[in-house]
Amino acid sequence: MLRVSKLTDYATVVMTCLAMTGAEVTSAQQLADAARLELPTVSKLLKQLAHAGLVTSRRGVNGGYCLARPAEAISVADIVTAMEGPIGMTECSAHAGACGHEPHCGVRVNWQRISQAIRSALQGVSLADMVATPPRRPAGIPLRVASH
Amino acid sequence: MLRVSKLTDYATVVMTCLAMTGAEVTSAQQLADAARLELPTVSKLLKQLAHAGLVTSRRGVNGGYCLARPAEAISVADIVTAMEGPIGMTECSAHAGACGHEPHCGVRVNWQRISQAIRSALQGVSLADMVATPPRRPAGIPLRVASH
DNA sequence: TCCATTCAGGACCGAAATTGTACTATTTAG
DNA sequence: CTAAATAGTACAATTTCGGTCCTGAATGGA
Repeated sequence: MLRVSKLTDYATVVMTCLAMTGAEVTSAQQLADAARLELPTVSKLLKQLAHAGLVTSRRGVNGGYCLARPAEAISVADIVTAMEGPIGMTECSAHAGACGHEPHCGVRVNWQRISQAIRSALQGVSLADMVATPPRRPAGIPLRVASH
Repeated sequence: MLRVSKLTDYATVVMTCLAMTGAEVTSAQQLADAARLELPTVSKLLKQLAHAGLVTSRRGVNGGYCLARPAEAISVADIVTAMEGPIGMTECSAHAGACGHEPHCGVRVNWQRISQAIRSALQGVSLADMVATPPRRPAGIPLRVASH
């Protein structure tokens, strides 16, 4: 179905919550409540996000997480990459030499191009856009693909 | 890693082979040889493609498959949809009501927008583009996302 | 008519990834 | 020193994916 994993989906929700609370640190428990998810799940994905440098953590009492950068500077592509690794539609789009068919594979170049297009689409949406979440928004998020 | 399944990947290769052989019917065995894949695998995905109406089949001696439409009229999106179902990055992008978080989920609308962008990117590449497979192509396949 | 060829439609199994949870260690504020 | 909270790791259950095989139906030729 060509979809991101649930954990990635949850990550966007949690990051959105984090972006909305302002700059103060927020504990995993509070985020779990806000996102209506289980604490262990939220905890798990926050660790991954911290490891990728998208959030910073503070341990100890009154610890928690906050965005490492302004919401405008974090894209959906960043979140997806943090949770799932490099974005590539096929194995050979991300890691060359893993396929064995490459020498006589005419579609490889095109998949790389497609992957790049999708990467661009994901980079074009920032966390700030996600927070805005307009019922209807006139200008729209810049997500149109160039017509041809 | 946000990728299509191997079977989908194989499907694009087989479809490309089919587009290159011209209009005569080609047996699954010939396609398997051309794509360097196992016959059962090729057979399986061709059935799916036939079911989706992308290829037509002829049974019996000298039977085989051929494209149901000109290569220009078949997009990568068609192939992905045939193999994996509707393109949606999250569960709620494809089927509403399956999530339970929808009432208080601010990111849903944005995921739908992102999914649409990816759908467009995949629709922008036809099988004819895949066949062209240029070592380097000046104009390039129309895959740029509108800058903003 | 009979037979070889080739697709149609399932059924099946093993491998791998995903999900969700749990447990222990480490850090920090008071 | 203690309670709060993250870091890191491990694990079982579930689901999906990849690949194979088998039986049935259609087609063309001997």
